Amino acid sequence: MEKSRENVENEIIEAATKVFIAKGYKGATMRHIALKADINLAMLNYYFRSKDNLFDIIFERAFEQIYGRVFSVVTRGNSMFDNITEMVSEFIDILVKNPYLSSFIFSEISVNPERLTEKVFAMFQKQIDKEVADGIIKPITFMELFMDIDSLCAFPFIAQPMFKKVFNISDMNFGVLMERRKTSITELLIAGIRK
Amino acid sequence: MEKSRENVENEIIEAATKVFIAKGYKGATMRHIALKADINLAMLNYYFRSKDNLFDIIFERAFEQIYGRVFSVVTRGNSMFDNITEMVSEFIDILVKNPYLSSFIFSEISVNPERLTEKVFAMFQKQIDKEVADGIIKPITFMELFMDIDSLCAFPFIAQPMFKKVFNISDMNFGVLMERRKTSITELLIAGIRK
DNA sequence: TTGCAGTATAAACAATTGTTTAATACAAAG
DNA sequence: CTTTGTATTAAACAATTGTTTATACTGCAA
Repeated sequence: MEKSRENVENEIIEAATKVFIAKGYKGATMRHIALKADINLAMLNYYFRSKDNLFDIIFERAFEQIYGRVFSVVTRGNSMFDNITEMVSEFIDILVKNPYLSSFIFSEISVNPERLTEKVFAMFQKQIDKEVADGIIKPITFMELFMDIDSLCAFPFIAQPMFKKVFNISDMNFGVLMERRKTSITELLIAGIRK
Repeated sequence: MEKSRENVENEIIEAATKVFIAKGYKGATMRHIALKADINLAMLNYYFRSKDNLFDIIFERAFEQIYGRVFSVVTRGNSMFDNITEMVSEFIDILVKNPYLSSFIFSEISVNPERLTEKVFAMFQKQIDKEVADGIIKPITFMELFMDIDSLCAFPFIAQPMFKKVFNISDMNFGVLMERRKTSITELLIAGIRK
């Protein structure tokens, strides 16, 4: 029965994604995932062999969900201004929809750097090489620009719980705040380049 | 013997800090900490009652190590330019010396937001209230500025393993890179304000 | 129907976890 | 020396963990 198998696998991945992102690799338990997926514990190993293997799949997806998209924008627009504007917008859109993605990714990388597989970071290299080879941008400039964009877009979500508490922001308002911040971040970046 | 007791406590804290920062709360084990402190396992509970309690102490120290200092700078200089320059410099100095502090703090907060105790964030409130009451700065402006500074200074360290791999940076060079980045970050922030 | 392969379940397993206990060492005070 | 309170130890404890096993169910082909 092909259909039911696929359903089970999807339900496991869906549940595992939620639990892993909320609790981290060490904090998540197979029993918690099984419960959330409404499935027998042994099925997790039956379909995905091991916790580690299951996690790798979820981690890779999470990583791709952010960095797989953001860079596809780089050369889409006409001016540098357009490109940056679109990149920031896309970046924040993704994170508003998945507010804990960044935190999850960097927490896990920090505790276990080996998660950064070749396959995962090949995603970057391809894009960087393309930009640089085309002479569009210098390597160092690209790194600096990327650091700035990534910092300004992703960090507020990583420090989200702190900002919420310190500045008394509700869950709902945080999304609005970041939406509004798209323009201020873009302006900041442009002003920096023009310098 | 008063002196020896204090020594043991310090050695435990020192070891626990290293292990917790490297592995996170869930990833760290009492046996690992005991081994690193070269001390009997039971001593950990004897001196610090529980893993949770020991962690709280280390976490609070880590938090204070960053945010306890950074804000003391805000009104030290003469111009806004001076203040920002000093804040960025201080911020990055701390993180160059303790490259994994930010990652540790925000990972743990994200998985367990209750770690943000009243005491911990009172640190902020006091400073913010002071600035705002003095009419030096508007609340919203302060938040935006703080987000920018914190993002640009802290995030590169959080994403450190990724940046190192993607841009082929050695351990040593990363410190140099961030040192050099002090000026570009400051310039970016100033350019944004002048807009 | 029978047999078979894939799927599902409950139970068990061994390892690791934080914590406690019972016994001992030791130094200072009486 | 004896007593007393603190410090230290090795061992045990109970709970939780990822994983496996032995068994049963299910739907389809022969």
